[in-house]
Amino acid sequence: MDLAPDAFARDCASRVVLDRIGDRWTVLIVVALSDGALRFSQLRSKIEGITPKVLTQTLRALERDGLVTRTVFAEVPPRVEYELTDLGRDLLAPIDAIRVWAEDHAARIVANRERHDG
Amino acid sequence: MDLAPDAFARDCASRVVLDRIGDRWTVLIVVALSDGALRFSQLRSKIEGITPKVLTQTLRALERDGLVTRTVFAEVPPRVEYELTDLGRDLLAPIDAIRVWAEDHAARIVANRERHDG
DNA sequence: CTGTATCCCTACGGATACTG
DNA sequence: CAGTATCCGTAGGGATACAG
Repeated sequence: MDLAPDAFARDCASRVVLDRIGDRWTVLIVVALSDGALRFSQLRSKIEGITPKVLTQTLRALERDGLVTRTVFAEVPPRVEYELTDLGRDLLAPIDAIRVWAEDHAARIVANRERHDG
Repeated sequence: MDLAPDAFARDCASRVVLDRIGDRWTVLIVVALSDGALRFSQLRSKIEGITPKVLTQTLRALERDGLVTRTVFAEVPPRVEYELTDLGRDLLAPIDAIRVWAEDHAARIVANRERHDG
């Protein structure tokens, strides 16, 4: 597999990425924005079950990492749009890699889990 | 990017995988085992900072998912070896995909983070 | 050697209500 | 509309000590 030594030490680059996409909501938001910018309320309804507080938190984290931009329009009623940056769009590639692998293997994992439990 | 609709709904296959590799220790253990079986104490010293309790917990979860096997040898002193299954070795592929992407992009994320904070 | 048992503690997610 | 403010409960990680 040719993994570099200490490839996954606690503070390495991969941890930065894993800590982000390991988050429960981040991937959902990034995928939701993959077709273009969305407003806060649009994200909220598109991502079922997320509370406004958690949506804000996650969006702030994505903004901080430069994966999402936040644009405020000086209008009444207020309008705020969130959009993936180039870096954010790049993130769709590894996300998709995981999705593909998951679709091929997750069933086996779940089956193992049920056999082990039952 | 051609992502399937609802590709990352909360209970989908990808969540199963992300919940596992998003775990702080799972990836470290899987990578540590990539060169072959290791004993409990070997894992413990190879993975700096992990407590025995958490190591056991994580290994049990990996065993449950069929990613790792646990072999007890009837010896004194006791010897237990952990080894990746075929499925566990398959997991190295998406892990490596993330590692590659991370090495290409994590520096930018960290830089964005520092600029945003500072 | 290979784990358990216990205790602590806090970080995080969710619910709810409220504001500019 | 786009968030904040509060409160809460709990799961989970870490430290430490102990057991088979």
